[in-house]
Amino acid sequence: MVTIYDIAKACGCSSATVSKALNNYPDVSAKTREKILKKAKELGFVPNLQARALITNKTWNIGVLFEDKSHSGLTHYFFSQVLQGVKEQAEEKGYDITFISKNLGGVEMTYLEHCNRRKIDGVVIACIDFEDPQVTELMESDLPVVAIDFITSHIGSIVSDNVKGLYEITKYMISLGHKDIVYVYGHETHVTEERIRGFRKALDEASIPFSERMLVKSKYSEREDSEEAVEYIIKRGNLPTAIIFPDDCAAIWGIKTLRSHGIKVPEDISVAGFDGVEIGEMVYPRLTTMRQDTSRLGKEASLRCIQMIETKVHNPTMTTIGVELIEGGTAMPPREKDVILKPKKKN
Amino acid sequence: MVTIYDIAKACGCSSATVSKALNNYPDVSAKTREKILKKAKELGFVPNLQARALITNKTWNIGVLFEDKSHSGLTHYFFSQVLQGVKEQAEEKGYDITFISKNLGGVEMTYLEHCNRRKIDGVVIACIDFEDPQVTELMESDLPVVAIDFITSHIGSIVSDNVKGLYEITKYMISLGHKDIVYVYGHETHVTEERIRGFRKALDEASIPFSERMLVKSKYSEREDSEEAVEYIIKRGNLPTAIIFPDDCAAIWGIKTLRSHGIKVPEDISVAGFDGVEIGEMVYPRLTTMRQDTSRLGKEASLRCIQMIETKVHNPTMTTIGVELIEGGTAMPPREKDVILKPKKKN
DNA sequence: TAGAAAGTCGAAAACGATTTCGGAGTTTTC
DNA sequence: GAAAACTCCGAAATCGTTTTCGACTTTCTA
Repeated sequence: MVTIYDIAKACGCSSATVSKALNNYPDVSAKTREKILKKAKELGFVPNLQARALITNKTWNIGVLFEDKSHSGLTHYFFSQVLQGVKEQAEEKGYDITFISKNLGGVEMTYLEHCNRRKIDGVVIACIDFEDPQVTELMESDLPVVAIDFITSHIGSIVSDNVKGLYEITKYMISLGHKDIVYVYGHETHVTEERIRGFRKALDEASIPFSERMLVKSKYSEREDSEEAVEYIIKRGNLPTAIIFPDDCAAIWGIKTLRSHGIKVPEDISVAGFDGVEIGEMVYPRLTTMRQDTSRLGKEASLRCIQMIETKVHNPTMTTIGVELIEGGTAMPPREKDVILKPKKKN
Repeated sequence: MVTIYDIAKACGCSSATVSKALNNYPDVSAKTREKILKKAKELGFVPNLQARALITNKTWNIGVLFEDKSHSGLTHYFFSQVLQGVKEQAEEKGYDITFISKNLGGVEMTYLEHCNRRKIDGVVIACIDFEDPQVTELMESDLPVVAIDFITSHIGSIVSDNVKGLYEITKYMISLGHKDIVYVYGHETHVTEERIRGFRKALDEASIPFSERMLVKSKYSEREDSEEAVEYIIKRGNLPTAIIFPDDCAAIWGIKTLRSHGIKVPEDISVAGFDGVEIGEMVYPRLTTMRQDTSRLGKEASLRCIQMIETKVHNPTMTTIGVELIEGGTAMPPREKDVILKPKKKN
């Protein structure tokens, strides 16, 4: 491997000058700079980032932290899109990304320790249990940290407009004529709180009384949990006319479960998801859902993290990314349950 | 950040001894070793991998190379599962993974150059255009390289049993009574060749004459291309009774296109995919397909790469991973087209 | 034309580890 | 009781960069 010393020797100058020429320092004459650059290319010089990092204390690496306990991390549709965004933006700015884990080669270590070993410049967190003390440790460290869909006082946050998201989709359901709507919520996190706020806001505006029955707990995005939630809704009787799920996969598994009980979607019951990932488009009929701009979520997080790294100011900030209703085919006006409307026809 | 010098000072010994104690060298007494380890933990020492890498020439980093031009890399269902496998196995062995790209911070560079900058220990390649001269350059370099679903004479290969895959699924279609089967193939790569071999083998065994009409070209995994292929099949007339697609997504988009023309699946035409990703299970009815053990594909690639790194012998090897038929609901016996069977009923 | 200012360059220290080799001290061997 | 063998440790070189600071040239200014 060719080093700056090789170039120095070939050019008859010192390694210091080579380094300066390569890094556009002003105190090297145009002539020598040119000679050095030419020689560097000629010899196929590639700078050694390890050596550079050692002295500059910057690795050009940003860490990505996400839940991988379920072994589904990267295959998690929402996350993989976010990650794609993070990666693209990081690359554009010259950073590589590294996955942060708790265990490396059989050695237990905290997330922070992993970052310190690799001298990660900053971290993007997504889809993770923010209650984990190790995550807290990381967020409270000196590292620049940006979280997606989580808000706290001392790091950057990029969030989807969850209040609006659930508000809009609920309003949409109401506009179709639904009054008996259930929101199946996932982890009890900030996101869930926001969504429930949006849900209730829409109900309030339509003067539909809220009841605890309208909220059903499930876990996030796991097939079995979604199925369980639906089973529960069916078992307790008195079916709602619409169900909103916390994510598209949950909605799809939910629909499958409903159908397996002979309940037709959307004829008997309307369903909506949340996320707007591609799978929603693959099922029939196309899933009604709220699209989150996942790629932008990732890109903004990446960008924000890099800003924090480069400006060295770590003030907490929050960026909200808009959401968009996708009118698919899994929601329609509810059946006229009783003959209430018949008298009207008599007129 | 605390260094080995800090530990040395605190223990009244030299940095050399600290290093040795930390790395289990034999020439340090149990007593001092213990003292050093204790102090290291007490001070919260975390080794600096950059510094270590500089001298040992090993970064504990493996690179992952995949196509990201289409901006769909990480969200590509098949790949994300493979990547998950690569990552898990790498982590278990103490390696981090880094995505290799052609462009970093607006600076064009070859894949190999990216690897050299980061001093990547080895590379796993998947889902990529193996014709790319940059990929060739990488494969011909001194780096340990393992490819998934590609075979060449000088690197490690992990491949699914594609011959068997298409053989089995074709045989299955034949066993249902299909004779007029189309295989929609993707990129003309090694994988495609193998699959076509399997396809023809099944036909031969059943004495079904092969015709060029049975092969229809499409691109790999892009929605529009799959739709186009189906449109073509419809337009040219004389529909086959079964279509096998090169991957599950293509199959799902294909089914959507067929249905949009009023063709029922599986009643009018049977369909099968390939890959066995989760989406196949989400659609109705469940997609008939061949499951590839994606996670294992990734894990084996990772493991093989690490072996090459650690043993320093880069002999080309090939590992084949089995596939498994999933009988879904998108394939059934073909309609009895004409009244050929009626005479039988007379009996 | 002398002195100041600007422009170039290089020696050397630093970053944080690993590893070689030899020396000092201790124990074993004959 | 001396030589040989073994234990334990540290000085110093090394990996490939960056960066400071002083020195030397050249150009500018009055």
